[in-house]
Amino acid sequence: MRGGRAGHDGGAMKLPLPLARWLPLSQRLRPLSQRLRRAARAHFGWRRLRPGQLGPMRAVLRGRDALVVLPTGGGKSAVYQVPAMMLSGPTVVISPLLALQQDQINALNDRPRQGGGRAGEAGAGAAAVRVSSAETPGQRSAALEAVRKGLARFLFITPEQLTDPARLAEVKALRPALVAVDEAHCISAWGYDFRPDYLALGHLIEGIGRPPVVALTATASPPVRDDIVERLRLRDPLVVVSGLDRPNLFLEVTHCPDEEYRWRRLLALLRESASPGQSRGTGIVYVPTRRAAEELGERLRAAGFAAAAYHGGMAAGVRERRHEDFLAGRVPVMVATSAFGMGIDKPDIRWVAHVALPDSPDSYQQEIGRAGRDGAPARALLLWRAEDVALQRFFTGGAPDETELRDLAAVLRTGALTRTALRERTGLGARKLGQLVGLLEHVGAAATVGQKLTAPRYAPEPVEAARAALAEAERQQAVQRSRTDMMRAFAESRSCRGRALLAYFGEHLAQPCGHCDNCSAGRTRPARKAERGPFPLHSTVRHAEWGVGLVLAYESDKMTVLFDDVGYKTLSVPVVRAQGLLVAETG
DNA sequence: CGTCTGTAGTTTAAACTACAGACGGTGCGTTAAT
Repeated sequence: MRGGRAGHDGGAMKLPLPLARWLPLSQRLRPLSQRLRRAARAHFGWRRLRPGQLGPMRAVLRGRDALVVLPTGGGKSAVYQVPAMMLSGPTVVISPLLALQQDQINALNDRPRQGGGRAGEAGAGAAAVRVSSAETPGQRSAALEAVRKGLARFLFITPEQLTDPARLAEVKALRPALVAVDEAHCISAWGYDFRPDYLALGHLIEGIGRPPVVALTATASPPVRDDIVERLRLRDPLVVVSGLDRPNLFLEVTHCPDEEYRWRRLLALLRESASPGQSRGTGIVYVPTRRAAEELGERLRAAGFAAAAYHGGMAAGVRERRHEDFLAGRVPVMVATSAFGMGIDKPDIRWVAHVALPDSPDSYQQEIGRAGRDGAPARALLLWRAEDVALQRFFTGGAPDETELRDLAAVLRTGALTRTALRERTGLGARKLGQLVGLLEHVGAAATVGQKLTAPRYAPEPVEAARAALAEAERQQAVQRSRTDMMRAFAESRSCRGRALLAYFGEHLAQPCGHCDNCSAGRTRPARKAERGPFPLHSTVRHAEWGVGLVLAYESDKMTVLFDDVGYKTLSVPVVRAQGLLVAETG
């Protein structure tokens, strides 16, 4: 990580005592935890804070960055909201979806005033505003003005907004005291090809004055965490991972030889959940395509279920209405693509079914995590076919064109150009250009200067840049393919699924989870000493061909290693021992 | 990479096979036409 914490504390030329700005003097006399609990109660009515919340709250108040992995419903928002109430400057919340922002803004603004809000407590309560394409220019100015005057404490914004230099300067002028990056896994999931501005977030946050940053997500495997830390340029962040195991969530997997079998298994699940006492069986069916969402929704309605479809191709108004119908319980069964997810704030979802193989355990954990947030029993049923893998292979995409990379690298060396100008010069589409630029940035052949792109002074020659960028793209795709491989391995596993899922996230469960089909069938048993294998968990090893990797798990006679260059690999422990495939990497 | 759809070509003429080509997820923002 660049510069350690020096940039933050050392950048104190203008602010000899940074803490003094973030914490009014009167608040610095009591222990932090006590003041945090007091603020949580006074402003939000929350009676207690969990360790997974308190630790990062204390960190950000002391000026340290934090990365928080907490399950949906685990009180992630509190991690930035409570400290925000104690800081003397506003908090900028970077959040990916406008609908999600609106929900959070409403929640903050509708909140009944707690504790009377004593005068002199750094302005008004927790009012939140936002700046986005949904506001008129007048509304945007008014929102910024409200923050400037201290009438609003939270400013919600997207990464895309911050790429406008004028907007960036306006936000910087507000002198934010904290930046919260919500749904931070989007950096990794979307940054590379879908919403490239996510990759520039570290740079953009520096542009608004670089206060402490807290990144929040419900799921983050080790490479995703690394991505978040690197891309946000977090400095020695406190990393807190908790609650990945969900004991009230029963994990089941069924291999389906054909579509008809899959349909019958889904019907069986719906009939069981619709039985009395099952909260009318509210659930989500995840499908891989928009068309499947429409067709399966229709088929379920024909079979007598109150089902609706949801996907990204529907009109915004329809999506909004269906979302509300689901939250209100008017539509108990939602058949959806991955578009239906973030921001579903419904505690009593009783089941999540996958009529597909998700692209990764990351997505799977995120999607099943929406069930059973109330703590009552819930089911996660994966109905998969080997044919499902093909679609994920397609979504992973192919290798970029080396010639296009080389030509783009050459154009960048001619001077600074806007993206629009680059598209005209190269004939590339916006998405493809963003993808190629991202790769060239990664290999040092492109850099952002203001709103323009150019080649840095010591950029590699175009031929070399294209070669390196292509290698990086292939590395990313290999990692993504390996995630799909791990998802399939999870589906085919005959041992404890809870343990397998946690191991993927780098967590070790000593006992079988006790809440999966394999545990119920008595197929799992506690890990034996022998399974600990030749290298300690989370130690670094080297493979002659695959390079450096992290030991994630031992399971019966297999071990899982996460390699930087090729992603997740499962190896046979006896073979590793006999042939010396791995050596411990020191330093 | 697999599935679906349309079309051409076959063969006891209304249905069959073979094959080519399209399609497949996630959302910010902006803009032009009503």
